[in-house]
Amino acid sequence: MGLMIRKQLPQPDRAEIRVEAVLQALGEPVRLQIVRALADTPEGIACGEIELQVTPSTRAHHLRTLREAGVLTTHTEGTRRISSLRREDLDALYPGLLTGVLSAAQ
Amino acid sequence: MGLMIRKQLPQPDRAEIRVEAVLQALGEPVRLQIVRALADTPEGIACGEIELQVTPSTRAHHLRTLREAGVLTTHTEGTRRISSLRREDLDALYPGLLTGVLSAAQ
DNA sequence: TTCGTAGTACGATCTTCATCGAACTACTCG
DNA sequence: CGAGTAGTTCGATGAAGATCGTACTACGAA
Repeated sequence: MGLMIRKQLPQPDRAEIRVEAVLQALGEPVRLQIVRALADTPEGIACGEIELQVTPSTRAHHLRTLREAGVLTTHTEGTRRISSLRREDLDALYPGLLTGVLSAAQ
Repeated sequence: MGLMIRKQLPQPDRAEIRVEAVLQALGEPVRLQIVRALADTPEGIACGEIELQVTPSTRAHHLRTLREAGVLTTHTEGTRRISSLRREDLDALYPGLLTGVLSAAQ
């Protein structure tokens, strides 16, 4: 077992986040499912552990979309990539949005 | 001047509104612009009076999308169609969502 | 009824994007 | 090192959708 290197994947600064991109990212069923899963696990979750009906490459595509929109942050932990919601940033930018979305009946 | 007939255009019941449809509807720049305009005029506004850089037919397309998603309601007033935000329904379903979206810097 | 206005519906076009398989990178373990 | 695992990237494909012009409907005014 070696030293665990944690590296954060590129993502927009809080000031660069655009509401259109966030809404568009959240408006896709698979991505909304990912967001809901992340909301349930504040400590973060590995890509492959989220239950989804899509292939790994589609998974990666959606995670990238969410990351580039500023919805989630991802860091590496060995070979795994742990993602978690950018709740603080989103709440600061759009207070109530995330709560409202997550309160929706599934 | 004859009798003014007010007829409401078909729209989903509150229980039929799906959050994915709402988010997807809000995630398009022109439609978000429409929603912002509606938020500024609670009494409702006619389609043609919203300042947009698109043709009438594109306007109609976006208004239909927003109506079918449950974001706005439209009724006729003579030849004009007045639209307004379904704020009560949206606040009840997703408390905070609309506020959060509208609080975003433009 | 005829004209003008507000807005919609339809069909076409062009772009965006969700999806996948295959090839690839990065890391861990033995 | 080599094998295995986690995940990404690339290119292709097919579907969804944003846009427009044209033709149409509905209503009001003269």
